[in-house]
Amino acid sequence: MTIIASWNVNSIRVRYGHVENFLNKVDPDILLLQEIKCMNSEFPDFIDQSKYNVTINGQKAKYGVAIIYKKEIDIRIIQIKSQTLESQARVQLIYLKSLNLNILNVYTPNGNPINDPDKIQFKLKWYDELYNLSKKIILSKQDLLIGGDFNVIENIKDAINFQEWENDALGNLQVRTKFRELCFLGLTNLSRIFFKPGQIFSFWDYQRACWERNDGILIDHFLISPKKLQNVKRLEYETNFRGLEKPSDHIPFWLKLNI
Amino acid sequence: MTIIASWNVNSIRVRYGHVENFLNKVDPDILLLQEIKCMNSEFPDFIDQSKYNVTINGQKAKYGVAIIYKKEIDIRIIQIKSQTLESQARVQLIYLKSLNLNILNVYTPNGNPINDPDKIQFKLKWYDELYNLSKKIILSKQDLLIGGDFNVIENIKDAINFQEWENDALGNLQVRTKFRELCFLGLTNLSRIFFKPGQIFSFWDYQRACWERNDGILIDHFLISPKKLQNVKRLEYETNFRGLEKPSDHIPFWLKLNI
DNA sequence: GTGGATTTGG
DNA sequence: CCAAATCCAC
Repeated sequence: MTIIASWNVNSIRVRYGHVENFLNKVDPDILLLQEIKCMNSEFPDFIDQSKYNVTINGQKAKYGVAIIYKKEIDIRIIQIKSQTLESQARVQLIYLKSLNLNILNVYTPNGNPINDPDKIQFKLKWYDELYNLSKKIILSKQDLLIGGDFNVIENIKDAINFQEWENDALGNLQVRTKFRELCFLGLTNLSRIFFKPGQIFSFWDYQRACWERNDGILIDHFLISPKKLQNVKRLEYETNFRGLEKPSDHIPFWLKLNI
Repeated sequence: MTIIASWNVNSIRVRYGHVENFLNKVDPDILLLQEIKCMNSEFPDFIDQSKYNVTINGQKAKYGVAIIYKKEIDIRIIQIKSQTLESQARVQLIYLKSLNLNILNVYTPNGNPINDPDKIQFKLKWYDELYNLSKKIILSKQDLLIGGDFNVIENIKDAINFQEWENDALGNLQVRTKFRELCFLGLTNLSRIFFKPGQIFSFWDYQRACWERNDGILIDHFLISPKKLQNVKRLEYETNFRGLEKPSDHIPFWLKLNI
């Protein structure tokens, strides 16, 4: 049994206590973190060293991803050779020997404001590069799990009122198409298997009392390749974490594999 | 018996917990606060309303003074008619009916950087106006206590190494002379009665590990008029408060009157 | 609304 | 070093 989790924490320095609680509660084997918002050297020292290791791709102030994984897991960090994907600290690729599985931890560019052509162009280009990288892995007959914050509202039901997002970089049709193209490589979006449309959200904006009004969106996902899909026995979104003191605007979520 | 205390808290919104602890420990009848750093409307609601009242002279972000006093004390707030003293929220004058005593709560301008003529000139002018106000009270045969942060190192022994302060607005000779002229109105500096030179400090800079190296200065005082001097039985500086978590850079201090 | 960087004041 | 403001991104 293996539990793999993901969480956009919106600053690990502010949220490490919540992450500690999540680790204790869910006991994941692997936790993908996004938006750690710090440099590698600033990553707080909260992890139980006897239990977990961590690999960090951080940068100053913005973005930043990290993977916390149990000590007994043998991982290989794979270098990503893409100017676009490496220009900001938004991706990590690891290979798990024990599961024979590649895992991509992603924090997709937001792309707003939509009227800034640089922003949306970078997002589209970034999705293209993620597509190319994923394609290469899949064509080489390897298994792949992509987890993280995709900053896209793929399905109309992934928002209370989708019309409000049509003119936003998260609901933009070009972006949604890029995400769908990524899935069409043969990756299954697990939220589509385990929940019915509109059943869950993963993000509630801090503004406009979105949490109190349950005005959320679903933008955090796991995408998995066919051979491993059959091993997925469970998927949970931990909605409670949005109601904590000083919460992240995203909630953690996790899957369980029977391997 | 009456206890009157004073404390430059360096933000009441950050320090109200410490102030609460101080009130519980010392149980003063009156507490003069300086550098509350907020508007009246932002003053936190931490005071036990059944025990204390508060009068606030605040402003946005900088300076600001307040007086917390026991409910049974009858005070009159006296309007200060001085352009200079009222241009920034640095002074409060109250009259205590029960003790027949005027109390001035002061947060003197810092005056640095010393090479900015506006800053030091304002400080000197401000001291002149404080002198005039105090003189008026004293000449009218009323008793006066001035308490607070005078931002002056009057005595060479009030710093570990006074030479380091000679070129600073706190050790500047003109400023020291202004403070001495204020005392020469007939006010006794209680720290000179209860402690020997160099025995106590009231401020340790956050910078350069001043607290850890005990590199402090004495700049917070009570000045009292002759008739009330005979009633002062005790003076204490609460040095421990500098060692708390998230301390103010100043410590609280208090006097005890046998009336 | 929240977090980070930067600037200003001390 | 610390606190507040302003600005920026999301």
